[in-house]
Formats: sequence, structure tokens, C-alpha cells
Amino acid sequence: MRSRRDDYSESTRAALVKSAVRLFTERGYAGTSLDEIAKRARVTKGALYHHFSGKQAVFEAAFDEVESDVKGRLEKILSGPEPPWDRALNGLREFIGSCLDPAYQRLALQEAPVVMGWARWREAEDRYSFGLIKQALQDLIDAGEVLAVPVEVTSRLLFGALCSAATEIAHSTDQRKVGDEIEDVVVRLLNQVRRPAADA
Amino acid sequence: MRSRRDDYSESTRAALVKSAVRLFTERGYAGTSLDEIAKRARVTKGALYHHFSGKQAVFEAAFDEVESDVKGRLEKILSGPEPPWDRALNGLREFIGSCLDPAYQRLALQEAPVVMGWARWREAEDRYSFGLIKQALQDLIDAGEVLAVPVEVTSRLLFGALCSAATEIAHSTDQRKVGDEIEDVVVRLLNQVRRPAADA
DNA sequence: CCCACCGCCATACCGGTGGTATGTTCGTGC
DNA sequence: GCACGAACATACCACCGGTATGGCGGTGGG
Repeated sequence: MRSRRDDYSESTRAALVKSAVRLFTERGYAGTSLDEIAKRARVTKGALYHHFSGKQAVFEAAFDEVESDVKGRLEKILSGPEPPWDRALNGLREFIGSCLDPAYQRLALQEAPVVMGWARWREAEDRYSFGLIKQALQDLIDAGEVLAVPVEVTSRLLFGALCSAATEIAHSTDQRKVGDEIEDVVVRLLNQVRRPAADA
Repeated sequence: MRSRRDDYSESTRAALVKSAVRLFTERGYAGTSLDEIAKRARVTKGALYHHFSGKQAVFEAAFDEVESDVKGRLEKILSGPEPPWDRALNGLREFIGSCLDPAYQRLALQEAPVVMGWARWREAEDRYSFGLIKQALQDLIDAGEVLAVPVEVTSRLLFGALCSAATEIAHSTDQRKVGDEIEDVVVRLLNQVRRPAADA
């Protein structure tokens, strides 16, 4: 049976992750010390090293935390009852919205490739947002909604474009305007590759 | 008149920058110490701190070095005698090729936003490759080659897509194949936004 | 009910690194 | 040829990631 100590342990671990997400978001990976992370979780570095193997492991836990959130929201939309094209468009908006979250932006998109190494980051992304985008594109092709394209590279292009654009939105003073412009351009491009036969 | 000491000074500074580019490319910003950079340039940390204000300044010098190379090659192509559309396509290929250089990829595209901070990186990029891409797109619009689109966000989308794609190429085993696929998809997309009237 | 055990966490300490302060050499201009 | 200062070298400090060790308390067997 689940003991009382297990509750305590999981609680402190969660507190450490939460603290890490916040500090990494605010000051970046290099700018935050393990002592700060531990302090904000009201423990010491000893506790931190009991739950994690090192600073990188703490970062990856924070990374998983943030990515899981976004993945959850995206999955809900992409598996909805609407027609494939609409689901894809809604998912697009949701993803752009997620990129505006400072935590997701800095942790998952900016620092993760540097901290975890590109290969490991790419591997992880396959299980998270990028994987979902790729799946959505594949579904569109299977449903005959868009022309056949190399899925891997095309979704990579789309992913990179969206991340870059979302960062631009997040830092602009008039987020609404820039966001609309980007959505407009992307949708226009997507409509170009849409199968004429499948037109509404 | 230019003294002998000025020659010496510039020489060691150049050696430091060259050393920094190499080590930052191989081991990343966090993974290389100033002592290593100095040692490879056959000086000590004291010399390094005489020429640069700190580690960040060394990185930015290395960043400028790498970016200047790419910018030089791109400018040559984009200001050539060919018609605008061909210049743009050639520039595109050249940029993708540049992204395959490990130094440009890791320093300028991956680590720079993290090390310099996104705002400062963006500012710098406006004067380098991104600025050229934006200019090239503007030229295409001015020449009536492509439909009018919001230049800022569109070039941002394009830039992000290309960087992401190029990284994918660089890490793939069959670079030729992936590279061709990407170029194919991008060109196909570009042809979609091309003004019908300007068709060859 | 008690006690031995061990997971959970705290404390103390080390090596390395970015940064600073100070010393030393040597080319340069008067 | 001499004083001056730029161009470096050396010595040192503070901080941080990581490790080793100590101790407290919940847990389970008798």
C-alpha cells in the first residue's frame, strides 16, 4: 500500500519541479543555481540530489512538465469530432497560443536544444508537440485533404516556422496584430497545398 | 601610423576569436572555459580579459565572425545580375548550405539566442542573414514576383522554417536526400505564392 | 509495543570556473 | 635612453555543480 512517506516524497519532488520551471523560465538554465531551486521548494540541495541525478535531470523534469501540458491540450483538440481540416486549424491556433506561454517558449523551445543536446531534444519532441503536428499532417494527407508531401521534412518546416513566429508574437508589443498576421499567412499557405477536390 | 604593437594586438585578438569559434562549436558555450580558449590561442586568461570584457563578449565576437562569413556569401548572390526570382532561389540554396556548417548552426542559430538573449540576438540577426532574407523577400514583392504579404512575419516564418530544416539536414545520415526533399517542398510552396502573371 | 532498518533529507566539503586585482615586460614616442 | 603605457602574465576570490557523510523519522517485522 501507498505509504505516508511516499506522499511526502512525491510532494517535495513536485515542489522542486515547479520551482525549477519557474526559475528556469525567469532566469534561464545557466542563470539559476540548484540552491535557489531547492530554497524556493523549501528544501536543500541534498534533497534535490536525492530526487534527481543532477542539474540536467532537473531541467528535463521541468521540460516534461511543460511539454505534457501542451500535449494534453493539443491532443484534446486534434481528436475532436470536427472534420480533419477544422481540427488541424484549431490545433494550429492552440499551438501558437501555447508558444506564447513564457515557460513553454523558453524552456521547451529555446533552451532545451542547448541544454539537452539537439539529438535528445529532437527525440523528446517526437513524443510531444512535434509528434502531434506530424501526426496531424499525416492525417490530413490520409484524408486526402492536402497534397502528398514528405511528412517528416514538411512538419519539420512547419514546426520551425511556427516556433519562430510564435516567439516573434510573444515579444511584440501588439501581440494581437502580429498573431493575426501570422495566422493569416500560414492559413493562406496551407490553403495553397489543400487538394482542390476537397474544397468546401 | 600603424605601429608594430597594433599588429601584434590584432593578431592575438584574431587568434582568440578563432579559438573561441572552434571550441564553442565543438563543446558549446557552457562546455568551454576561458582558460581553454586562451590556451589554444597560446595566451593566458589575462590577455583574453584585456581584449574582451567577459565571456559573453568573446561569444559575441565569435558570433560576428561566423555571421559575417555567411552574410558575405549571401550578399554576393543576392546582388548578382540574374533576374530576382533566380537570385532568390540561389540565395535560398546558399543559405541552406551555410546552415550545414557546424559553426554557423551551433553558434549563430542554436546557442546565440540563449547566450545573448533573444532580443539582442534578434537585433543582431537583423543586420545579418535574417536581414538579407527579409530584404530579398521585399525585393521579390517590389518586383511583382510574389503576392503582397506582411514582410516581417513572412520572412520570420521562412527563416524559422529554413533553420529548423537545415538542422535536420545536418544531423541526418543521408544529407543529400533530406536536403533535396526540403528544397523541393520549399520551392513548391514558393511557387504557390508566385504571381501567376509572372510565370515563365 | 518495540526496535532495527532504510528512505528522505541536511550539512560539510571539494574542484573548477568566471571574474578581478596586481605585477611584469617591452615597444613607442619624446 | 628613458619614462610611459599598452599588452599581457600571475595570484587570488566568490560562486556553483557535484559528492560524501551524518542524522532524523516513518515503516514493517517480531
